[in-house]
Amino acid sequence: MEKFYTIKDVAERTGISAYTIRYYDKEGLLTFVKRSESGIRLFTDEDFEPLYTITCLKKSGMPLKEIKRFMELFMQGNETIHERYLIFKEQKERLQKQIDELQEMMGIVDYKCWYFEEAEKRGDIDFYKKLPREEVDERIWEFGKKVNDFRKGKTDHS
Amino acid sequence: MEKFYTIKDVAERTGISAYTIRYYDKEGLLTFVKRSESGIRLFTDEDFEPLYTITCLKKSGMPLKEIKRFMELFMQGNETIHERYLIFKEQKERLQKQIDELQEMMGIVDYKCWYFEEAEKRGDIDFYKKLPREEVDERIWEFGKKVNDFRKGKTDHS
DNA sequence: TTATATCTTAGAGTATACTCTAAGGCAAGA
DNA sequence: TCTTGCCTTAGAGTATACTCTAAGATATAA
Repeated sequence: MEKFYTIKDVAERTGISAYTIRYYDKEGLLTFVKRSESGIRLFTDEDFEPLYTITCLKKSGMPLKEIKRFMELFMQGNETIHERYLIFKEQKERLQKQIDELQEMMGIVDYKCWYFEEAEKRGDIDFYKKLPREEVDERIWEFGKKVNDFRKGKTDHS
Repeated sequence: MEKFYTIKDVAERTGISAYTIRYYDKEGLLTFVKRSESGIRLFTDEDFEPLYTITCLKKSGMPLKEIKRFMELFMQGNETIHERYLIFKEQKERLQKQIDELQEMMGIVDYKCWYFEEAEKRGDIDFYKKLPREEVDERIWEFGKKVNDFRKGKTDHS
């Protein structure tokens, strides 16, 4: 005898609200979910794998439309293995680009933290402008260079 | 004599559309921009630094409302150095969390790529179910464990 | 002077992803 | 039987961040 989970059970376990689960279903992401005679969603243990895959794809920044496409292929079985592979391969590349960008931003935010600490110590936001050139920290020149590249349109807006 | 840039110049150089620049201005992010007598925005070379900071904060995932708050403090000068430092320090932590999560997703997407390659070779999406227990790759058990934790509600939904 | 180009504003429209409400069905316990 | 509490649906509302349109002002070149 198979065990079924209600939408509320699934919501509690997964942290996805019941509203959101219904919304995903409406959008065609949950085609694998069975229904009772009276139309109630009957989630099984096996359903947690595609649900987990959906949350992972979402966390990796994939829009719902593309996740829907993936779930359609998932329902079609063995013939779609290659296409599903390509989806993950592409997602891997997009994810890497996202990570690279966030890491670059981390560098800048980290610099800003240092800069404001210095400015606070000296009580002046423009402290470096009053220092002799050779006493100005390297990081300030580097940031200035980035701003300059941005001003000149050298920054990549792809 | 000071050189001024029009909104169009700035749009071309920074990759931010003129529409978006006006929108940011309307939202109170560009309080530092001067205007001509007839109301035309006159961007200067110095304006590119806060503009660059805005794009960095945006890329690091900060909502416009908070960027607005930061720009208000920026306009107030030296008294707000400490508060601005705190904003960057907090943003640094949020950014790290984001990077960590994306890196975790990278692990899963990478696993999925491997899995679909295997499934394609064998022409069966459920290939591992037909293998003897000791021949099933370690990564498949690991993924199964994650799905199981997700099903049991052990996954962190913070 | 007139045409073209660029600027301005307010405000409407779009996309994404929820988030909730309203109206109603169904099943189990008091 | 009736109330409670779950489920269903369609559809409206929200938040964020643009994106664009329309109407009109201003500046420059022919």
